[in-house]
Amino acid sequence: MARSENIPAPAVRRLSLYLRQLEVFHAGDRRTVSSRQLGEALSLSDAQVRKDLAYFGQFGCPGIGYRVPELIQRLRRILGTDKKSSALLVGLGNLGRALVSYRGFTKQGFEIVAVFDNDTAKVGRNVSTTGATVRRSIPVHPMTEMPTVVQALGIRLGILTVPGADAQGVAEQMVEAGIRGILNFAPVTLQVDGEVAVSSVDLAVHLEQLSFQLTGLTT
Amino acid sequence: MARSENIPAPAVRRLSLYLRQLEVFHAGDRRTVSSRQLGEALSLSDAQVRKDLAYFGQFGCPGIGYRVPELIQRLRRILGTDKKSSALLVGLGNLGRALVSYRGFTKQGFEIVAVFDNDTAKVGRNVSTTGATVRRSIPVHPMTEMPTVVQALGIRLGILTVPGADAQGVAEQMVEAGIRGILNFAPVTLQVDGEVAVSSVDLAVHLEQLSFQLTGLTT
DNA sequence: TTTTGTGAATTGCTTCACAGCA
DNA sequence: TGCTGTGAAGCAATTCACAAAA
Repeated sequence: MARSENIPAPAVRRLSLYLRQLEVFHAGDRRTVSSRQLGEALSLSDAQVRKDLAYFGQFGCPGIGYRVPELIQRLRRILGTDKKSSALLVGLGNLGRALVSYRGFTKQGFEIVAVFDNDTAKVGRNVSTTGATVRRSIPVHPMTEMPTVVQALGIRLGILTVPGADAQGVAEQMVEAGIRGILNFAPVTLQVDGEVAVSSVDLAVHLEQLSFQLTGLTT
Repeated sequence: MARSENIPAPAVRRLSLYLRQLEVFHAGDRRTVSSRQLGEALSLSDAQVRKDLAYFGQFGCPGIGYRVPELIQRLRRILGTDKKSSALLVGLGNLGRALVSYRGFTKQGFEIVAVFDNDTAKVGRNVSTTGATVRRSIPVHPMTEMPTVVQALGIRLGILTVPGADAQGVAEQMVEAGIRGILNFAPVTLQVDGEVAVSSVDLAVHLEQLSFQLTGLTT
């Protein structure tokens, strides 16, 4: 039993972890891996691994385990990272600049092809990726050009790195312009239409989580 | 019934969201707020809000709601962000530099007081925060000095922004040096002793999560 | 034998619904 | 009346345990 609909969100999150760990095994020339071994590397139970993978199909061979290269391909396909896709970034502050130069995006099949900011001093200039492999130059657009650029380049993903106070408004502009998924770094709970996917990287929450655990264990 | 032990992890995560939203209400001079209103602003049910808060004590007044300034103070206390604490950062790449200049840390009561890197070209120099309010200069230490600096400054939290391949090793050095909590930005599942708290900001997982949702809804 | 895939049991989280207080 | 705090119910996720496949 597999296919669609009632897949737990935590299972999808873990799929990314499986994929990454499989890539590590693959780099070490491992041909197959068992649910036990995969789980051990990620501090998960073997049953968890099997159940998660089973939501998406039958990938393993009893007695053998999972074939590493094959499972990598299948997971990439499921996650949609087998094809490249374009992204834009709004908000060229410290964090925005760091993310533009971040090689991880390219590795996951995402390429930042346009940057937007409302600061006239930044608009019109270019930012360049300092990635190890390719050095590209990306134009900084004014916010007003977003709909045009999104349409022209077929962009679906937006990275939001503006101050918290501006985030909700900018998110609405992004949705309006045709963006279908938002990676939000602003410390705000965005309210958007259900059709649009939002994933928030919330540093404040992470810090307070840690702080809570620290105060719990020490005097 | 309140106090300790069996508090769901999701409830602790949401505590941070409540605190932040309360601060927004406070900035708008709101005196009290109901579980319904608080939940609405965060897309959560009123029951969820009440149950979460009840894990930590009795904060509300029937018929009135929660007193905003009071609840803010209480939550800060619970999360341990009522006192300032020191942090170190390891790995002065693009992301590391951006985080050193990030004002959000200070706002949460954390201050980065030392930076470490294994690149001899960076060691010995200083990095400066470009925060709006205060401009500080922070020394870049070689990795070998970590135990000494941690002891001398009483640092408990470490921010890890090194490449994935180095992350596990550096995490072990941090724990060895006396760090009790790690905010990990490397795309790796860290294996550390259970006494040490780890919170991972995993961009790859966020991106793939979004990618999965996008491929699910569009052709 | 080893290891998968999966129903059944269990654990954990969220929602419901209402007694009790302001 | 309006709203909290909380047991009970309901739902979701994880773990168990075993039949079947290599």
